[in-house]
This record gives sequence, structure tokens and C-alpha cells, in this order.
Amino acid sequence: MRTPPLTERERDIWVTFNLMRSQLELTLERRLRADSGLSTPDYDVLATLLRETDRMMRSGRLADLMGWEKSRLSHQLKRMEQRGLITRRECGDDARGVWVVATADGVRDALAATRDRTAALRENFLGVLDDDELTALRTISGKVLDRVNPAVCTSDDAEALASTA
Amino acid sequence: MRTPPLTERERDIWVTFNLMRSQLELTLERRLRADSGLSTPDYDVLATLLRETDRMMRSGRLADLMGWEKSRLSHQLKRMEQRGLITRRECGDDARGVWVVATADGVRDALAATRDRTAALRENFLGVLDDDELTALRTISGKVLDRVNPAVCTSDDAEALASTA
DNA sequence: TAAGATTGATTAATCAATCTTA
DNA sequence: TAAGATTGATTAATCAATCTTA
Repeated sequence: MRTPPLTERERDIWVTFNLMRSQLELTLERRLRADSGLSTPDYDVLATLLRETDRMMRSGRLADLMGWEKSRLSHQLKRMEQRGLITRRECGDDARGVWVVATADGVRDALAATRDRTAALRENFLGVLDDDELTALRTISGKVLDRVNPAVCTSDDAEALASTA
Repeated sequence: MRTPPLTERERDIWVTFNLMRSQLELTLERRLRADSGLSTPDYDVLATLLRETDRMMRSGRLADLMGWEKSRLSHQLKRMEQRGLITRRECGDDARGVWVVATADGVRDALAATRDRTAALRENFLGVLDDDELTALRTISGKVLDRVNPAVCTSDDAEALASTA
């Protein structure tokens, strides 16, 4: 099974893409922290909880939606509970389970963070690219995602589901 | 300072891109660890060193090329030195500086990992895209990188420097 | 005083083991 | 015995402070 080395062009594309995504991540992370005091994991937990109208979710479902290990989520929730961003409630249906609930403070912080994050995304990512580039990037991302994890439900799928409903 | 919420198109592009990069990262990380026992940071350090013909590099340049904080690199190098993957040598030119050198073991591990990784990259990323898409992705990545961290030295710069030397 | 780099303390992520109830 | 979740130990990343030489 021979595998020829990457060409100079392939290497250049990969290195540049990889640097871009790591630096973009870093930039957004710092911006979020500076604007709202939340880390990216904090924000992701709260933003995921806010997808439910009652702002609460079972711990296991939260882990699934974020693609996290359960133990990582448990540690994260402990810290967020100590800071008053979420609380945990016993689950009536299943005494093994837990409801994770965003507090009023958590909701407030998450909503404020969302505004800043939108601006940061436009400033560092969406706004840097022209219309053709945005379209190309959507296509490219879709193709790669379909290869590495076809099971993940993208927004297209969500829209397709919604439109058939 | 008003910031309108993301349009559906913006959100779709961001969500798809973000899912793509996290799933791609996960896929490559698992593959690398399974094939070679190296973590992604281990591999990135070694692969970057191997870009020099003498397999050694100044610590600061290594950090720049990878887009890392110096302290992160220093801790990482300490661990890699303990495992025999790299060594550090005093720098004759500038007594404040350090040469980071890949050991024979480090080179061997990196070369073995590179074969697997090249196949994994083509399989999950480069090979999924056609020629126009690869070109577009290089342009897009360069533009975003230039915005979020213009100081980072891309391979283009490195080649430009090399060709003038 | 700045550049190059390291250190130590804090915080976060990962892994295996454990606890409780279905 | 499995599902839901937590815990504690280990490992890694981040931040501010420090050290040495240019």
C-alpha cells in the first residue's frame, strides 16, 4: 500500500487551512471571554440549553448534542453551577437522571454573549469573504463533513425536515 | 451599537464549517493516535521540525510556524524531551535562544506517522475536493488567517524567504 | 529595556473507576 | 446487568511572573 507524499500544493493548502482554523478558534475564544466572561464551553452549554423553550435539558441529551463525553460535561456543569450559571434538579421520571437548568443569570449572560459573538463572527470570518467565497466554503464544508461524519445532521437536513413537516 | 442577528445563510455557513472542522479534527486525531501513538501536538511539532533539512529549529520560529504561545510550546517540548522525541541545544548565535532538535526516535515516529496521516488527509479532506475547490479553500483560508493573525508565517512566506536566501 | 524562552500556579480535559437506580 | 451520571487521578493548556542575555 504505497502513499506518495503530499505535493507542495497539498501541504500548503492543508497547513494554511489548519492554521486558519486554529487561529480563528483562538480569536473567537478570546473575544468571547473578553466580552462576556464566558469560555467557549460555557457558551456552548448555555446556547444548547436555550434551544429548549423551558431552558432545561437532561444531562445525557446535552452531552449528545454537543458531542461531549459525559464526564467532561459533569465536570463542566459542576463549575458552572458554582458560578451560578446553571443548576441541577432531580429528575422525576427517572431517579438516575438529572435536569440541567439555565439560571436567570446564565440566560442573561448567554443572550449578551450571542450579540457579541455575532459581531465577532462577521468581523473575523463571514465579513472577510465575498459572496462567491462564502458559497464555495459552504460547498466545501458540506462535502468534507459528509465524508468524515455523514451522520451529523446539518442545518440543511433540519430545514429539509422542517419543510416536509 | 446594533448588531443584527445572523441571517439564515450566515448561520448555515458557520454551523456547517464549524461542524466540519470539529469532526475532521476528531477523525484525524483518533487516526493519528491509533496509527502512531502520537498526539496531534506531538506530531505537529515533529512535522514542523522535519521541514528543515537538518531537523532543527529555533524555539521561537517553531512557535510562530505553529501559531502557539511560547509557554505552551515550552511545556510541550519538556514532555517530548522526557519521552526522547526531541532534545534542546544551546544556541551559539544568540545565547538567549535554543535549538530544538528531533531525535532519531522522533524522526522515525514522525516519518511513520506521516505516511498514515498523508493517507488520512487525502481520504478525509484533500481527496474529497476538486481542483477549483482546493484553490478556493487556499484563498479563503489565507484571507481569514490574514485577518485573525497576520503575524503568522504561512508556507508562502517561508518559501519566499527560502528563495531569496 | 526588549527579546528569547522557561517556570509555577491555575484551570480544563481525559480516562478509568465508582455510585445509584432501572 | 445496564443506564445515567459523578468522582478522582492524570495529563494538558493557559496566564502571569521570572530569568538570562542582546
